Amino acid sequence: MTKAAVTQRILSIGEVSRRSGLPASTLHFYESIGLITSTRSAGNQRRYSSRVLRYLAILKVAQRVGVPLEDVRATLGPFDPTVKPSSRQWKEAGQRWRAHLDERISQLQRLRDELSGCIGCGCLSLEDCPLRNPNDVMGEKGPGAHILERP
Amino acid sequence: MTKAAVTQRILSIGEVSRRSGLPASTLHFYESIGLITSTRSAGNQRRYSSRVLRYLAILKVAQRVGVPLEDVRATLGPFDPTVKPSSRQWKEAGQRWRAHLDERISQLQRLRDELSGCIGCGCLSLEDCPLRNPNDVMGEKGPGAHILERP
DNA sequence: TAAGACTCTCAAGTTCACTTGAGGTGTTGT
DNA sequence: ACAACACCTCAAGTGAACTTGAGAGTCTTA
Repeated sequence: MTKAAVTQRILSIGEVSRRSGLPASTLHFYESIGLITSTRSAGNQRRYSSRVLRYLAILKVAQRVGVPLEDVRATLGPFDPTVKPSSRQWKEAGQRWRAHLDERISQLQRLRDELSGCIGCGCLSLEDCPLRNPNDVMGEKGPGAHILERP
Repeated sequence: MTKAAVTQRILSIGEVSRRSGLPASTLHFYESIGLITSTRSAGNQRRYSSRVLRYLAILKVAQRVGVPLEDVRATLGPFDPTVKPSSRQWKEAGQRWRAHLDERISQLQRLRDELSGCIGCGCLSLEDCPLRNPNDVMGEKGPGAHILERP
């Protein structure tokens, strides 16, 4: 058996579903929005290159990073079974996503610190929290109650 | 001027909107799902206790932590301008959200590490990545392409 | 060759968190 | 008093990411 015969195994939607962990309906959906492609059997059933599994894995990474599908398509282009994403392309995407991720992580860490401080002093429930400009003192104008809010 | 007169200032929806940074339509929406409440002026316009600003601030924190509105309501109860959340209640919510936050942060960190490794080796684009069980070697059965997938 | 498993196409439904719009009323400043 | 602006309700729309269902056709395997 040739290498190609194995690396390029042809998969039914059920197999892709099982191996990717995504329901067939999701694969239909992804195809409908042009994210993945398939060829068809004589009887019009979808046939996938096994390469799609890698693509779906990348997709899942992106989603966990919070990257919307639209951005994935913009970054990687729609899946094409005949073209494997270039190393450069993947590196770029990965780096962008990583930046995205770093940003999110530090946002959340900032938030956690603020939250911890506030749990400590109960500032959100007490009128006289030292970390707040309590409303009684707040001016009549300008936005208030924003202490925890910078995104 | 009494203290109550200041801490319990009555606000129009426009003021709440300006000071909370949320559009009036969102305040309508929050009210429609029972998350906040208001009294009405003689002419049926909403009048808010300034306390609502704090509640909305908590809400925003929760959202940034990824807590859905439904859970906020479940945790804090719907906003009641006559009752301020008890210190204990806020502490509990805060702790729960903090745990949630910690969990998410470490998830994302794990993901970042995986991603970094993969960017380094280009494993998602190369057939022979040392971090993957490449498909050519993978068995015929069992899910594949899951290396990066544990949530 | 036939039962049973698998897959197909549409269309419509779901959840979350809002936003938009139309048509009408209330409030405030001069 | 009246313009200008703020608000009201209710219905429908948005968008992301899917899921569900009906009804029909395809593939596999004993």
